[in-house]
Amino acid sequence: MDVSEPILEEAVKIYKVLSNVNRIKILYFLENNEADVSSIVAHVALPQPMVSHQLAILFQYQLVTRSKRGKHVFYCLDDPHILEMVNAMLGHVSHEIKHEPHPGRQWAD
Amino acid sequence: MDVSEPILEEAVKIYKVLSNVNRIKILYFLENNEADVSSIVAHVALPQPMVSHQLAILFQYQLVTRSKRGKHVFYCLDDPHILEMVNAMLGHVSHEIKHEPHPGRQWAD
DNA sequence: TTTACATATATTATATGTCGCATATGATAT
DNA sequence: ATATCATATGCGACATATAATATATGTAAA
Repeated sequence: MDVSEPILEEAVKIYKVLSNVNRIKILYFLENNEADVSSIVAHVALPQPMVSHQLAILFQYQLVTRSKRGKHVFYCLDDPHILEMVNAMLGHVSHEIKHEPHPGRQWAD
Repeated sequence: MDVSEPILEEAVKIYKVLSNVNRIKILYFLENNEADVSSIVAHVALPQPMVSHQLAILFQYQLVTRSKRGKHVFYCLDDPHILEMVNAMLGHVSHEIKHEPHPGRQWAD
């Protein structure tokens, strides 16, 4: 696996993008539908400027594309592969979450 | 895919953990070796308190385990599956990175 | 050309994360 | 007991992220 510095840093940027519940919710909503901002707002139940802001970040990192039609801007998942990875993570976590957050003893030996 | 709120939040926490170059470097070093702090410090070339700090975070989120033997504390990857996901991300990025960061025009239509 | 609507941007406050340095703990050997 | 080595923790400066609110842009219709 290529772990050269620039690639690592780029990966880290994407992880930062994914480190936010609202953004992931938006990505998931876009999994099946292309959608305009209003319907995203309706779905994730967040203030519109917040949604626009998160969409701008998703766009900046090429996780979504957008196209303006009339008054509306439609956003679309640009990177199904990313969502597959998120799926893998969610699957992992839902298994992991059954184990206790951490055993009482600090030190194994 | 189960996208219940607690699971989503847990996934987001792990993404936060992965959002740091130093932590990923440490994880990769542990991919093959179990290692004590000193050798990790030697390998990633960071100040020891920084390494200990990042290790504490990795431990807190169960990405590594640790065991004290004598004066040394050995860390071990607890979650090879996570590293598979990181591999997938790195692979993704190294493809993606060939495309330009973003086309000039803001709006597709 | 005003008006209304959809979306984006700016502003501010607050929280969270990072990193370096100093210091504390804990174990071993002398 | 004390010195030494390995590791962890605490703290402060700084940067970055989040969230709420206000305001601006751009488009279309009246």
